[in-house]
Amino acid sequence: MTVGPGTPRSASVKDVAAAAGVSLGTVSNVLNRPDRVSDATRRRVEQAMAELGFVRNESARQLRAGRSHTLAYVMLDAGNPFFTDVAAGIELAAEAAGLALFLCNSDSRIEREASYLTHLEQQRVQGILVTPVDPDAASLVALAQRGTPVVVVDRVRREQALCSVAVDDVLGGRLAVEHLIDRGHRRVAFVGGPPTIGQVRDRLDGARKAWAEAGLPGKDLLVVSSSALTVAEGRSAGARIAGLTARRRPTAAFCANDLVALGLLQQAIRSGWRIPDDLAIVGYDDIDFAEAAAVPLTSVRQPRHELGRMAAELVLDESGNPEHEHQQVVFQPELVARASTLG
Amino acid sequence: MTVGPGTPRSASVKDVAAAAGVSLGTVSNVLNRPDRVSDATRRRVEQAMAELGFVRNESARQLRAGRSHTLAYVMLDAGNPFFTDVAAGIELAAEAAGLALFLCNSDSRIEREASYLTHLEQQRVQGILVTPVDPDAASLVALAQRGTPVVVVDRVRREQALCSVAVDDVLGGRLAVEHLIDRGHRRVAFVGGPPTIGQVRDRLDGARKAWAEAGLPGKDLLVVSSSALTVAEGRSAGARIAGLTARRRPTAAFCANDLVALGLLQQAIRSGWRIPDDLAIVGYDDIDFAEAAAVPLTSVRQPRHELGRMAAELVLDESGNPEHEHQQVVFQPELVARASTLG
DNA sequence: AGGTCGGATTGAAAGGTTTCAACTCAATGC
DNA sequence: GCATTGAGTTGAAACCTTTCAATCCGACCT
Repeated sequence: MTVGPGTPRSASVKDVAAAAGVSLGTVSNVLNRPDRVSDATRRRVEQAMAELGFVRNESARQLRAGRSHTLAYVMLDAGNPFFTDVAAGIELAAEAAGLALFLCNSDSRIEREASYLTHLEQQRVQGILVTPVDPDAASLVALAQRGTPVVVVDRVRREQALCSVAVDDVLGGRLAVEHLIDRGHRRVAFVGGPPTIGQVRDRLDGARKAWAEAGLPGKDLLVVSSSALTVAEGRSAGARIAGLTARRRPTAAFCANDLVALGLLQQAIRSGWRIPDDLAIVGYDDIDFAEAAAVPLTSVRQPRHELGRMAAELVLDESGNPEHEHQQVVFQPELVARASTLG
Repeated sequence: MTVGPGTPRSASVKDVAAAAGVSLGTVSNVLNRPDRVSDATRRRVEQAMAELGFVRNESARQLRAGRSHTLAYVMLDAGNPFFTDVAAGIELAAEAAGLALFLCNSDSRIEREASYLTHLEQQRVQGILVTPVDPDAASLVALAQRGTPVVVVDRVRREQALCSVAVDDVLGGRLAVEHLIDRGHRRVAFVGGPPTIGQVRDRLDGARKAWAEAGLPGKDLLVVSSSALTVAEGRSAGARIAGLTARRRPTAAFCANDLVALGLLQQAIRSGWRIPDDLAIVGYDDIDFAEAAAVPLTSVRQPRHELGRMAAELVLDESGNPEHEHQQVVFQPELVARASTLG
C-alpha cells in the first residue's frame, strides 16, 4: 500500500505488468494508447499502478523517444520584473503546447549561462529560449547547429543563423523624447549606461534622432552615463544632475530603464524637487512598479508577454516544423504617459 | 566538421569510440575517470568528440545512475522579488554542490503546481523545494514518501513528515508594532489579507500580542483587510484609511508585505499626507524596492538568502544522507528602520 | 626463461520505456 | 467446416550510458 521510507527505487512497468498479470507491452499501451486496451485489462493495470505507486520514468521515456517535454528560458536577471513578465508570456505558450517550462537564472554571469546551456543541451530539452549576456556569441549558433532549437529573446542578432525576438529600441527612444519635446522641454538628459549594452545604445540613438529632427541643438541633449541599469545608479545620476548649474540643468530626464528612473525619482524627491514641474521623468519597460511609484512614471512599454509568447512559438516551430525558417521579429514599443511628465 | 542542419540525432559514445578506434568503455572512462586512460588515448578520444560534436545524453546517464544532477524550486510567484531572492539563495547552495537549479512558477495556481511536481518527480530530480499554494496538502507527503526529497519553503508544517524552512512571522509582527509603539503611536492599522494566508494571520497575531503587552486597548489596533497582497490593494486600503474620521484615523500602518505598503505609501502621498508625520508606514519582506521607494520604507527583513540556502542544504542532506531526519527550521526576522517611520 | 605485477583497455550487462511485427482467439461469412 | 477478420495482447529490440569483471601486455623480478 503505502511505501515506507528507504524503499528500493520505485516500481517500473515490468513490476506493474507482473502485478496485473499482463505483459509489459500492455502496460505501455495503457499509458500511451488506452483505446487499444480492453476496459477490464485497463482497470486492472491502473489499479496495479496505484497500488505500487508507479511513477513514469521520464529519463527512460526520453531516451527512447529522443525528445523531451520541456522548454527552458535562460534569463539574464530573475530579479528584474521585465524578465519575469517575459517568462510569463513564454509560459502561456508552453502550457498551451503541453510542455513544462524551466527557468534558469544566469544572473548576467557568462559562465553560469554557459553551464546552464550545456546542462539543457545534455538533457535534450525541446527548445531553449535565452536572453544572452553576449548576444553575438558564436556558442549559441553552435548549440543550434548541433540540433537544439534556440531563440534569442530581447536581443537582435545581425545574421540569420538564429531566430530572435526583440523590441525596436530606437523607436522607443524616439517616442520618449518626442513626448518630452511635445511637453515643451528644450533641455533633456539621457540617463543610462554602460554603452556596451545594445539597448542603451539604441535608445540613445532614437533619442538623438528625434532631437535632431525637431531642429534642437545637440548640446541640449546631455548624456548622464551610469555604470549599470539599477536603482542605485539612478540615485547617483540624480545627485549629479542636482550638481549642475541652473543654466545647464535639464528640465526632463529620459532613463534607459525603469529601475534607473525610480532611483532618479527618489533622489529628485529627496532634493525637494516637484515632479514633473522641476524635473519630468520618462522610464523604460513599464514594469508594474513604474505605475506604483510615488509619482506614477511615464514609461515606454514593451509588449513583454507578446515577446515571450512569440519567442516560444518560434522555438516550437523550429522544433516541430521541418520547413522552419529563422526569423527576426521586432515589436513596436508604446509610450504610456503618466504623472511624472503630465503634471 | 561542422554539422549541417537536418543532421541525424547527435553522436553517441559508440560513434566516438569507432572514430577514435577504441572501445566504448574507454570513451566512458575518458568522461568519468580520465586518470585511468593513457594520455595518448585520451587525446585521441577527445579529438573524436570534438569532431563529431558529441554531447552527453543526460537521459541515458540518469537512467543508468538513477539520479539526476538537478534541483528544482517550485515558486508561488516569480514576479514577487521576495521569492526570486529566496531562489538566489537556493542557487548559491546548488551551485556549490555542482547541481543545476530549475525554477518553476506555479503562479499560485494549484493545478499548475501539481503539474510541475508530477513532471519533476517523473524526471527523478534530486530534490524539490516548494512554496506550496496549500502547505498542508497531503500530496506533498505522498511525493516525499515515493522517494523524492521535498522541502517546504516559507511555510511551516505542523507535522514532522517533511522538512520545512520558514521565518517567525509572529515575531515579525511583534517587532513591527513594538517599533511603532516606541515611536509614540497609539492608534495603528494592520493592513493585509486575506486571512486564509498563514503569514497574514501570524503577523497580525504578533502585532496583537505586542499591542496587548504594552497595555494598549485592542480597539486602537484596527484591521484594514485586503483581498490580496498587492500594490493595488495597498492603494485601495489607503483610500479607505483616508475616509476615516480624524478621531479614528490611525497615525501609523503596519502592512502585511511591502507591495501593500508601497501601494499605501503611494496613495498617502497622493492624498497630500507627509510621511511619517501624518502616517508612519511599516512594510514586510524588505524587498529592494522598499529602500528605493519615494519615502524609504521601514520594513521587517526576512533572511531571504539564508532561507533559500538552508532549504537547499536540507534537501541535499535528505537526498544524500541515509540518517537524515526531518527538521523544521525557523529563522528570526529583523526590523529595518527607515524614513517612513523615523521622519 | 618463467612468473608476477599493474596499468590500460575491453565488452557484456543493466537500467525503464516505447514501438512494432507477430501472435491468439473469438466472431463472422460463405 | 474452413477461411477471414480484427480487436487484444505479447515480447524482443532499440535508445545511450555506466559499471565491472575479465583480459591484455609490457615491464620488472628472480
